[in-house]
Amino acid sequence: MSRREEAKTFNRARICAAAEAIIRGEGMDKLTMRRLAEVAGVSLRTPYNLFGSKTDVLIALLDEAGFEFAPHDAGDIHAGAIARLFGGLGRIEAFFASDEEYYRGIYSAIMTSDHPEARSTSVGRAIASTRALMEQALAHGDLNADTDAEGLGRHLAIGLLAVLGMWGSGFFANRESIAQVQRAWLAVLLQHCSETSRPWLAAAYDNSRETEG
Amino acid sequence: MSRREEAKTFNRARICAAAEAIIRGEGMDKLTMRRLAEVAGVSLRTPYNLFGSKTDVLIALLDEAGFEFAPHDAGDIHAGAIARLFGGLGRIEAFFASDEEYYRGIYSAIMTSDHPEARSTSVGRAIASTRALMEQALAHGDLNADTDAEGLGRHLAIGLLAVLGMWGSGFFANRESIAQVQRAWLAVLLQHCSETSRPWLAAAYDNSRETEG
DNA sequence: AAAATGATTGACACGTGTTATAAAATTATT
DNA sequence: AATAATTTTATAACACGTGTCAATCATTTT
Repeated sequence: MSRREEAKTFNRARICAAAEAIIRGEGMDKLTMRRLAEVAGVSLRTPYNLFGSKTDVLIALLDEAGFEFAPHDAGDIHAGAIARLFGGLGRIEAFFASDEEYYRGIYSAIMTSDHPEARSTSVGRAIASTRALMEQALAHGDLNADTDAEGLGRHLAIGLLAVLGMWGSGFFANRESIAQVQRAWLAVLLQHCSETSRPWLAAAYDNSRETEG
Repeated sequence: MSRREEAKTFNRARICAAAEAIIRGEGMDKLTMRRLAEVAGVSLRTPYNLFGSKTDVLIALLDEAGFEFAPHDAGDIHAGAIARLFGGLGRIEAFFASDEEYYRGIYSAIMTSDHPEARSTSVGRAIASTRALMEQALAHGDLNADTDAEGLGRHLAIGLLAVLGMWGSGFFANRESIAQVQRAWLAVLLQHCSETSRPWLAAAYDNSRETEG
């Protein structure tokens, strides 16, 4: 990496650190581009050069923290696809729960920004992930043979993203939102599962009903 | 009504009409408070006096068009509560479908605004409505006796609002969004229905699976 | 070392939602 | 009719995200 790229990387890191410090110390509504530049010790234009927009800075914050929308690589690789689906959901829950107020502010700001490409990439990744899992589950015999795995995966992803959007609005806690997704996912999967996976799903549904609300 | 109130009502109507004309004729992004005041023939301050904020103007537009978030009063009053639940969903679909681009712009602007009270009232009304329907369904024997009608109603309302929020983002068509809600609702209801309502729900689920996507 | 390249800076500007202030107009009250 | 109360108007201003553009600085290439 050339020294120019090193300097850019360093500045990027400084800006991310400053953004995090402002959000944590002064609140999301104090995170303005002018204040960000001031705290980062950089000119007002530099965050635009390095990130593109305020929304892109926030996306970088989430990326840097290790957030991944695609849950397909979570959990034991030897576990079944359905188990990994819920494992990924648990990973999302744990991530947001590790600092709920902080991440909620960031997530909400990204989702309510007028940069639709941010949402569009989230949607695409989530759909690809759940679709792949459902195709694996179908191939492995965990779903009825006549299941439309692509349509089912799409349905699951939209359900997840939709509820996460509501979580960002602040009316529901992280735990409640995840329970909502779990319940909806389990109910739909129960309509398509094979007999091998039905007992686990049915038991999980009864459990999720109590966790929710 | 005093003459003062009459004048206010008249001005409110003028402002709403101007807002609709701007959105329809020039697009949502041309709806600025300055342009709105200009077209309405009113000062910049007046919309703030009469509505409170730009978001409140948009909410008034939806109200004026007859939009109701509570689906509980839709459909045949003699039909069962579950049928009325889906009747209300159909009413929402028909309302938005009557001018999808127009209403999507308004809905999206309301939901992405930084006035959380707009979302909060939607949430409250929708939950109250679906909860009431589920309590009626339980009392009428359409749900298993051990069903938590309140929790179920809440679950249904959140599912609806969450998907409508995604619809507002513009990635899904109205029809697809409603189909998503239908499928999710049916799947969950199938976990709690009594034997009397199961056949109808099961058939509807199979149907919704094809409509979606 | 000199020239070329690329990033950062600074000062400014635009349009936005919203608010402040004071004057003018309209309505209600006596 | 005169006065008081309230609403609208006009104008300016604020903070915001974002953009322009020349100047400057550091780095890379010759």
